[in-house]
Amino acid sequence: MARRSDHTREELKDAVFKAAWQIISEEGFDALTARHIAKQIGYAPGTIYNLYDSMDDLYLQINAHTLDLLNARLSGFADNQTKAVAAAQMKAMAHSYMDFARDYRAFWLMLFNLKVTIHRPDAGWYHEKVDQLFAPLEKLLVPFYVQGQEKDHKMAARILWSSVHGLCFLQETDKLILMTNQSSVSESVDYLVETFLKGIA
Amino acid sequence: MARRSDHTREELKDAVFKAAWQIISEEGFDALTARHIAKQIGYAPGTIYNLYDSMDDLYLQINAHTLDLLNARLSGFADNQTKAVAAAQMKAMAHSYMDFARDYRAFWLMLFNLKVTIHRPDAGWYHEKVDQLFAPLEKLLVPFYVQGQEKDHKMAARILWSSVHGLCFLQETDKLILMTNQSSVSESVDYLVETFLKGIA
DNA sequence: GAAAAATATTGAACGCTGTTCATAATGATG
DNA sequence: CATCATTATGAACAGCGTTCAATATTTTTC
Repeated sequence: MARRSDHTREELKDAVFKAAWQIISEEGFDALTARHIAKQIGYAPGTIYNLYDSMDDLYLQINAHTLDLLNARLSGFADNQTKAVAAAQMKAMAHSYMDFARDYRAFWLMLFNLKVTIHRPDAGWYHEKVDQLFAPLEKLLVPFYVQGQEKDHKMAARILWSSVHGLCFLQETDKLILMTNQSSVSESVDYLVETFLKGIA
Repeated sequence: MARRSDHTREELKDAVFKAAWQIISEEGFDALTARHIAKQIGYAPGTIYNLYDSMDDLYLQINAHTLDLLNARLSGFADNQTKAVAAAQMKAMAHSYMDFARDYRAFWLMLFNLKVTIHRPDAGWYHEKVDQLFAPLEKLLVPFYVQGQEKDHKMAARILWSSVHGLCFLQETDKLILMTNQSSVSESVDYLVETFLKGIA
């Protein structure tokens, strides 16, 4: 039996998390099993359940961390600019999202995996993280809306965000063969942002 | 042992399909298991594997049928109209898609379920069905593009389709809390279509 | 220091999954 | 009736998440 004074409870919980992250990273989400994690950290499967309520609970923690990484990447685009600069920033942001999807493919896919259920009464903090996703885009959209258009402004941020995600998701999961040889996804994203912004103005 | 002359091989295959469809319809995708289907049709689990290569194969057939239903619903919108009429038709089409997602929720979700893999060398026919999805929208977009813009025209259809789907998917799966109390998804879809078309013109 | 209480870890066990395949039942043919 | 091909079977395999009585370890009490 593993010695329990080798580490605090939190250290062990973190070890489980890190092992899980590594497994997903190297072998994909399907390879993430309780027994696999246990083997990796040299503990019995049951130990994981002393630290996490369930595998779903662990999934949620991993998604939370992924959202933190994504939020970090999407923030830092210069706001309070002219429309032209803001438009360029939005394109850059969209590409940044696509890059993230590639860099953290398995984790990004997990965010939208239906098996990973987040319908938990105590997961308000999770939805707050999700809400943060819109803030950077909302800031960039400021020059396109005047006072009294707050509702449209907010809606536009969510629509444009969802649209870029929709393109990215269908492409990356091969659910739709979206693009012909002639046009790439990044071209499409640019066209989407351009057209949408032109439609606002 | 079930009598094999009660039905042809095709009839039995269809019975499996219908049982699967009913299970998904009534109990959701997670309830769809080989043993469950077998019980429903009064056969042993192994029988299913005489008719379908694997459960994944069955999933693919079900998705194919869902795509047929979806394609049927998205076709029939009047094309060759003025821009204004075409725009209205596009909104109607988008709402039609949203309605379909609600009416066939479990099946529609299956289309985008990552567990249901379609990376099969022999599934060209499947991707053809997927490609058909764009045709109706492409027709409606005809008045917005002149000769020589075929590439943009094709791209626009895919972008708008993906965007509407993105909105619909994130909303329906509760992955994003997209909408505030003040605005609904249908409102957003209308705004998306309007703005995008305005951006083209 | 010894005994008792509290805590952490274990791993077999449960019920489930998709899938396989030797065996048995059935239908068709000669 | 006997032979043969086809079809149906269901136990078996390896895996899954999860539970929980039993065991090992640490802490507290006396």
